[in-house]
Amino acid sequence: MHKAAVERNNDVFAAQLVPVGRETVQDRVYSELRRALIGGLFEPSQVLTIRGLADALVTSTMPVREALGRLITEKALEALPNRSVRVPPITLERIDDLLRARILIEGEAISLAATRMGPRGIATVEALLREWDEVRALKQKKDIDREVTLNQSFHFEIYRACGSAVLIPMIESLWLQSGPCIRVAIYAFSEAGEVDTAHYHRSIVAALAAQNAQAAREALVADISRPFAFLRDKLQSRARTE
Amino acid sequence: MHKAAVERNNDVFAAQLVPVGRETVQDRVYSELRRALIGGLFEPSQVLTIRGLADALVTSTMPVREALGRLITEKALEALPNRSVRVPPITLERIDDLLRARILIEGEAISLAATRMGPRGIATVEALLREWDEVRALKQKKDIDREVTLNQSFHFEIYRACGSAVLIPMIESLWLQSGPCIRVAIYAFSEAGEVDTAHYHRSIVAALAAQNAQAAREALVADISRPFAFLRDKLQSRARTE
DNA sequence: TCAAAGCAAGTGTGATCACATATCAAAATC
DNA sequence: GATTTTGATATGTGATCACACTTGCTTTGA
Repeated sequence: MHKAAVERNNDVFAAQLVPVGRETVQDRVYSELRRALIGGLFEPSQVLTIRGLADALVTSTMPVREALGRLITEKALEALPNRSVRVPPITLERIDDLLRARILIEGEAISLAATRMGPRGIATVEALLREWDEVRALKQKKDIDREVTLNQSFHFEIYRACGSAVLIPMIESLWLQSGPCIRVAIYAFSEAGEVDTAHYHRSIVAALAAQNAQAAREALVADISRPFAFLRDKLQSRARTE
Repeated sequence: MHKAAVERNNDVFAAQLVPVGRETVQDRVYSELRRALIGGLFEPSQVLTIRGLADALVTSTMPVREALGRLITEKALEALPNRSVRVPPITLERIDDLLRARILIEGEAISLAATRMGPRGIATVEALLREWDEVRALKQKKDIDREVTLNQSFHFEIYRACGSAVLIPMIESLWLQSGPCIRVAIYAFSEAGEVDTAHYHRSIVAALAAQNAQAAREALVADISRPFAFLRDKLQSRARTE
């Protein structure tokens, strides 16, 4: 490295313990948008503009347009023929389609994980379960964002154990696509008095601890089907009344 | 629309029959790179540079960098910590990983297609089969590119019938990822005197015509497993001799 | 009063520039 | 002679500009 370059910008803040692979603005924007999408912070059918997001994220348009392009290829966003981009709208077909894909792929992932997850992995997800209980214990205010995050950590901690560098990105893409739908479902749960999600998660952990792949898959399918089924009913009844 | 704008660039070539949704340079570059990747025109581990591709495709760096970013999110390319990008290298684990995912997802897709593909769809894929035979009939020169393209058309014509807007992009992503591997396998076939691929394809069509989902799935699995198994053996024997 | 033309603000796309970093070979130092 | 330093070139990243297209509102004319 040039000595001049070192002197010019070797400020202590940038010189962290990561010698290579620094974080670019583009990556930051991409992660930010991903989090927002998975967390359901955007409404379905909401239109996003490059300059608007750039202002909100305090950068130029460059990193935003690249991040949007990437999200479009993942089907997390949708490019309209006008060249404007929006969050994909919810339809009955799309809900069923997404659920089927998630059952197929996440089911396979958890089957693999059931045989490959060691005691350490089990302990980790059990810790997440306890943390969940703590959050729910002080349920004075429903901290939906926190629950969404914990749910995500729980699932991906398991999927990570399947050891597939191909399946996991696909699951991430599926979560990205179902994020906006799920958010709607969660609000619906809040209105309708929700069933205990933790119960399903405990079944999953029990099956994993017993290395019972089939039971783990069935418990997982029940867990991810529930919000979809709820959302499906809601959409159908809305369609009937209109 | 501004009259001035109309006068300035309403040239007859641009004014095609597509009123909206014109093709951008970025889309062209992206498709071009996709084709090259699926066709296996890039070597595994090959490093790609933005400016190099921009020169080759006769544009500026702008469209190329966006296309590369999209391909990286699809795992069709790989971002090194140096921020340079390359075609992912082939490893034994990756081959098995890709094959498992393809069996899972393409198997599901063809199962759905078996019940939903009408006589018209069957006729289309049969036509592709005949075209394939014609190409193979004049086998004086092995037109590998043509065969790769026909193979791709055959498979995706079937998958399209499954009617899933979620599964099909995932399959495209899988093909993108296995493209470079497959190319290696095809060359290996050429060296070793290949088995007749058309035979497997005929089994698939027969099963589809009979609406036998299970048989279709099995025939498909045999079809896509073959090059992977071949490549796997090749890699293993190479590892042993080293 | 209503519809068509015109205009202005907003938006996506592509090109170019500036800069920090990466890479690699030549030169200098031990 | 081996290792380090130094410099030149190449490359990715982010910002900005120019331009074409879209959109919505205003103005104009029947």
